[in-house]
Amino acid sequence: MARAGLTVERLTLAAADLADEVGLPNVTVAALARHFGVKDASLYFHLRNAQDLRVRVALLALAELADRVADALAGRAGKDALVAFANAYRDYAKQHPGRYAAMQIDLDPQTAAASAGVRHAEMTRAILRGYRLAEPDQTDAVRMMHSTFHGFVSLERTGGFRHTPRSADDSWARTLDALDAVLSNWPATA
Amino acid sequence: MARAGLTVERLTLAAADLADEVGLPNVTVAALARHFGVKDASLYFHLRNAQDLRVRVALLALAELADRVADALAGRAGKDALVAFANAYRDYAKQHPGRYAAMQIDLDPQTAAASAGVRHAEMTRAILRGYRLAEPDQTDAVRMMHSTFHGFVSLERTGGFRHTPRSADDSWARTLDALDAVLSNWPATA
DNA sequence: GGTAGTAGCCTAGCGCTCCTAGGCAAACGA
DNA sequence: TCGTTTGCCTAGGAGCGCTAGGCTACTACC
Repeated sequence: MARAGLTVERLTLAAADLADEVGLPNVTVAALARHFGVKDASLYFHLRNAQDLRVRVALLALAELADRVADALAGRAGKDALVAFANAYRDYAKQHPGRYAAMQIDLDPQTAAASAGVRHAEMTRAILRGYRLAEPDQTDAVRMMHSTFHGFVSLERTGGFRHTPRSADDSWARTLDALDAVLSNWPATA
Repeated sequence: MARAGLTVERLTLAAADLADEVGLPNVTVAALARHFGVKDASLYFHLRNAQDLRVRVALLALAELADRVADALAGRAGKDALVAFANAYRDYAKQHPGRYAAMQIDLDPQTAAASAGVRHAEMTRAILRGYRLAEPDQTDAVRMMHSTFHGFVSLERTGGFRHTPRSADDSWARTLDALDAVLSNWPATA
């Protein structure tokens, strides 16, 4: 009986691709086993359980996106950097909906701390250095930025913008203009 | 054999409550049947399938939230209305995480058109009247607003703000300040 | 008030999922 | 060459979604 040569890495990658194709909830241990031509029980030699698999996909996605964002940010600053970050984020989410969905899994604190999420946080703050915001405004701005990106991408994906003819690309560009404007002119505390 | 007196309305309401308790993915036909002390097959007399159940929860949640937002907006305008809308939205999401998750289901166009989502859109545009934005800026602003709210609430719920000590409430208040500022001073098209 | 029709719930059963226990064979190091 | 480990197997239990078909409580109508 020839061995399939399974590894956690190959399983995670295949699961991520499968998630992009059929959606994260349809990434089952059984489907993944079928893809490799083995029995589902065999995968439990490499994975703790189905949730473990999804968390691994999330960590893979976080790392991939962090790499893309890092590339996009190279040599840029100010609004230029903001737009590059935002587009890298949105493009990744569009190209990899399953991976993106996995990224929204609530990781336990120590897993999160060891993930590429830390790099995301650093890069986000790096962008804000161009806008010269002091704490706690900087943290608030990071959260608003992330909220806007994630919210826009999520709503776009679940069809929230379909009711109006205006193109999502155009609204995205203007939203980034608005975000740049408010970061440049952050309101004073009331 | 006494009848349980099931109706689609009772099932939907119980499913919504169950979703808030144990999370939307754990709202199964079987669990709902147990709650009413009947067999799971019996529910298929009232429901087409499991997805149908979740869509009904989504429609219920949209209607409930629209009612709350309408109450919150009564007699308010400008930033006052913006903050009232935002807080009604966030409070609902916090009190009803399962219902809120259901709201993110991608409804088919005609279901969406017949849902309370239409009222949401109207109320959002009503708020923006206070900021005097012409099309297509108004649509872009609606989308940015909704993105910010949804993004913030989602990230807060999946633990995205846990890594920094700054309280989410404070960031929320400042994010609304920023949103009000940028709506009041919407950037001109480049 | 009897009865036909329908509404409401049932049992039985299939296929899928996740996961455990225990077995056997291929690959590898001594 | 011969254990030992690694990798995949079979078998099986429990939960879930859903269908087919049956029985019973209620309702409406004559």
